[in-house]
Amino acid sequence: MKRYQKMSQLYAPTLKEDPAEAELASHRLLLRAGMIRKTAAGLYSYLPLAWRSIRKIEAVIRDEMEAIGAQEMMVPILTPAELWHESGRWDAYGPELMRIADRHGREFALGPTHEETFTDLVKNELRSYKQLPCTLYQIQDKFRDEMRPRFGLMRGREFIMKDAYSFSATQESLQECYEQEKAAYARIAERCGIYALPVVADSGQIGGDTSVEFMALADSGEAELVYCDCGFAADVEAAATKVPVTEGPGDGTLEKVHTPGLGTIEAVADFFGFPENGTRKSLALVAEDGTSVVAIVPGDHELNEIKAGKLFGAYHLMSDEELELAGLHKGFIGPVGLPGGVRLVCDESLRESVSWTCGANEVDYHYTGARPGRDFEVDEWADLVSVKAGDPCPHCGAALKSARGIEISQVFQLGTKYSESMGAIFADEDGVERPFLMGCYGIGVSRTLAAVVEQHNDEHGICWPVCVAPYEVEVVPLAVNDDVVTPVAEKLVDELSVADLEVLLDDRKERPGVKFADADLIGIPYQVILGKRGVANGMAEVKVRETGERFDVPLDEVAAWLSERVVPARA
RNA sequence: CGGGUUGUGGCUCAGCUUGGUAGAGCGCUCGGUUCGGGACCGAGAGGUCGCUGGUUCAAAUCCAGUCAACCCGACCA
Repeated sequence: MKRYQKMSQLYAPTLKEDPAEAELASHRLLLRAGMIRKTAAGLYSYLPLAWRSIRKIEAVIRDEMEAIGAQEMMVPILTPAELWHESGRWDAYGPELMRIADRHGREFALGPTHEETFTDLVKNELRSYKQLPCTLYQIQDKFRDEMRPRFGLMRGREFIMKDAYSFSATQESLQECYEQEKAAYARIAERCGIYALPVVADSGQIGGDTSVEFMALADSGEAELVYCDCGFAADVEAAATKVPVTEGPGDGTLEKVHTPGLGTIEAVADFFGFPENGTRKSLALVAEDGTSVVAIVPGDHELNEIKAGKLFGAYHLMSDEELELAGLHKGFIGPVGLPGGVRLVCDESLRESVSWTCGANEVDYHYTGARPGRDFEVDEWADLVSVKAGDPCPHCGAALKSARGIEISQVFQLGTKYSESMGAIFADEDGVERPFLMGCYGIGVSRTLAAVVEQHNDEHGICWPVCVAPYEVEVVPLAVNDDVVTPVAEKLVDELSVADLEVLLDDRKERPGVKFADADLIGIPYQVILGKRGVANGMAEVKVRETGERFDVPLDEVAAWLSERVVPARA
């Protein structure tokens, strides 16, 4: 079928200058390329080019879902409050849940996710283990009343999400569904041209792999993570970690050492000629409930604010006045001889360590050889420390690298959390009624689009990978209404569309510079440039957007030349 | 919700301190010259200066309130 889009009629208003509101590459470039427009804070309209890319991402998702037997369907965006009351999330979800009332005063929520809806749906229809497992999914707009929408498509109040829910009879079956989705998610990211790492999202108390987030690596990402070539990756904020520690100087007996003016880890380590890792960093803070706490971590690591927050609530580090009041001395705080009423919480990493170098709770003095249980009592051992680049990988021991990432998708084993509270049960082989074992699996579709742009752009604009590009080829005749070039361009776009390539034709009466600039900005992967000289010699110039490579190709070979490259690159 | 900043043609911004009735560049329209990396000349169109109130003979400008947006932080199944 002969089909192509003329740029003169394309609704893609490009901008020459960066919009003031956008900082992130994806936000800036999607706006500039005329692909999205802001309707209100956190609410974006997808213009034709962006929508084509969105549909391609969705096509990849559908293909992978079909491959694992998940079934697409659709539930209402508007969800009745009763469902949320049943699961307890009407209150638990908090202000992020967008609520609305109808004319009768009945309450509803705009779905931020649909565990309740799907669970409620299947609980009357899936009655037997013979019908399980069953995985259902939809692709739909989701709503979250973000406290602070930002970064364009990255964090919106309305966004496109694919959400899937699996219902299983047994843990083994749930595990299988989960693994299948996880594998599909890895393929989806890859097929969309995204370099993403699966990150264990909650390796916490339960242990094991019950939730994984896929992080698209990007400096602009909101999440900080560490990863290793062996495949291990962890969110710095969430990862439970133990870091290696070394023992301090001395023979293990407690010794008080005069350390005048040495109030920093660096100075103390220097003084003893020991690595910072051999010292212990003591931080005094006030927990949300008003308790004074001294938290101790290895000297070369930082207290993780997220973990500390979970432990101490809305805590703060003690001010100078508070330190004085508590009888503590900045720079010389330590576990030995703490004033009464101060709780001592130490990082798990230090549990086996028997010779601490730490503050002596006396100005200008430190202890060496301090030993927990002998010289002081620890009130609580807890995971407090932030993992950092260079720490050994818990799997293979190699040095971890750090990076930032965009969370594009997440898979989660829910177990019976929703099925139990909502009474979603089935009959097992023995006729015993059991709650479903559920999994849920989400992909931020619009965020994925932004992530692609974050990973594929340069100073001139976007460089779409073929698989999600709005069009595959842009034909750029440098002269229009030209006796020679125009007929050649028209013939060429016909050939390309017959060859089943997706073609954009820049038929605008613009100067070459304008066309080149827009072509690079919009970022169609292949540009076919038709200049007078080239055409006169029967040649076209093909430019590969991402690499900048240019090829002179005979006009009658262009379609074949492009098909050869484009078709295999399709997702 | 705290901190910071900003609202002036479609876009980027100047003007505000020191009130006198609105400007530039880009974009758009028309005519002409150009034509392989965001051209040039000429002629145009387009703005209740976020909103409300106040001060004043007079407010984009000063004052008060309010709304919105952006950035940092807190929050984030």
